[in-house]
Amino acid sequence: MSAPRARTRIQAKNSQAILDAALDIFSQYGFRGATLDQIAERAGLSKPNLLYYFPSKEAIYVALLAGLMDTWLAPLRALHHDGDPVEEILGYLRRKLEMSRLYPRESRLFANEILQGAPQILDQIEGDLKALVDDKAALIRLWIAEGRLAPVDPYHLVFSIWATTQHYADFDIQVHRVLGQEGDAPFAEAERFLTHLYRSALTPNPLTAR
Amino acid sequence: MSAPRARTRIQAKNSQAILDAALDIFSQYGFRGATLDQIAERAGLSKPNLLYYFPSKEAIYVALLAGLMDTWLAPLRALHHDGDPVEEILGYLRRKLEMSRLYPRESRLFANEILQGAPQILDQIEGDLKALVDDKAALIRLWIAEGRLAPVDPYHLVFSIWATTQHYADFDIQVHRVLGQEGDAPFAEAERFLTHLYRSALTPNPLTAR
DNA sequence: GTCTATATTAAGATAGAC
DNA sequence: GTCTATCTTAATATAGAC
Repeated sequence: MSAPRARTRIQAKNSQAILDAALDIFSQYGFRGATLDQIAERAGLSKPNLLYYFPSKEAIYVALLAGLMDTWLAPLRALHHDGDPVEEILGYLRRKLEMSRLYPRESRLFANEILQGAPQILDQIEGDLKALVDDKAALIRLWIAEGRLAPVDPYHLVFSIWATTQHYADFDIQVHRVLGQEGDAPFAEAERFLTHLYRSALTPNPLTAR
Repeated sequence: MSAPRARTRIQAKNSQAILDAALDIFSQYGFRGATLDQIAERAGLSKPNLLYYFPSKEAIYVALLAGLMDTWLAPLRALHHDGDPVEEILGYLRRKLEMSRLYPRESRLFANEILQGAPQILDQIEGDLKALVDDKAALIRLWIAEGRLAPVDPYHLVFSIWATTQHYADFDIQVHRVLGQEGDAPFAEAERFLTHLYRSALTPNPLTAR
């Protein structure tokens, strides 16, 4: 996500234009399906000029992925022990949904990378990502043990939040066509539905749930 | 999904081998990222021989997609008015999850096609798929009006079922690495979690819900 | 920093022998 | 039906002038 060695203003500008164009293309076609021609054209540069800023196609792709995981996990990192557990998780849900709304290309880039076998980020999945999920799963189990959260599998809870929120970025074409809506309209409805879904399932005592 | 003009036994066998190999490759890399070399090698045929059975790369891809939509929508088609609404939807959920378990490649093929802008299946999404979802959404609204289902947005309910179930096929690498599990182990847990999730949210009267 | 020209390899597809 | 050889185009990448 960060442009390399952007010493001068023109370097920063062009590197950024390349990364922005590359995000468009890689997120749609994946690493192998994308071409430098497409990226160069989208960036408004010639192909050799593009390769003046990055040594190779893979270097552009790696640069995009470099910052992605941290950004992507920020909403989960912000899940804290303080506050009401149900509201904490609903807050996480909203932050993740907001990521899909604001950064759909990053979501699709991630989806494409996973679909292709995660060749570039498998280490981070087994490392940082797993460690973070393990950590938050322990917190969720604590909340459950305290009786402040309904007893659910914390890992599958997280998976389901990933799935439902990223769906609105990754499958946006399908969502828009089925609903007959355009733009961000689905997100407001999605937030209402998902809030109900998780509040119902996570509120500990059904007899006092509303 | 069906092999074209399989008159003789050897034609049927080779066409099937090609489609099976193509499903492996296309589902991982998408249409553009896949190569005929890969498919031919996986199928155990030479590249020209492969093109004896199918006229082009696109023809193989289209053949794979041809039957996919029907298969993919079968679980939703089987959602009927009879029986308890909550259990009907949970049944749909289980069928869809079973599709992810048994046909993960088909799920990823679909995901790749959507990510790339659905060039081949946009018509079916706006046609058959939208019509079916509209139809089932009406049924769900009827159940809600009858007070037999909690008031939820039927479209986003369907989206969330798609998202949560397909996640276990499309992101299986991530699921397996985070859980430290292999094979079908995650599916049993996922079914338990998702059943709780949707039963909680869909059961109409919270005061009698368990 | 940017361009034209080009080297090199990969990929889709075809020709024609067997 | 299957093979080797090959055509053609596209794609990554580099050379070298400006």
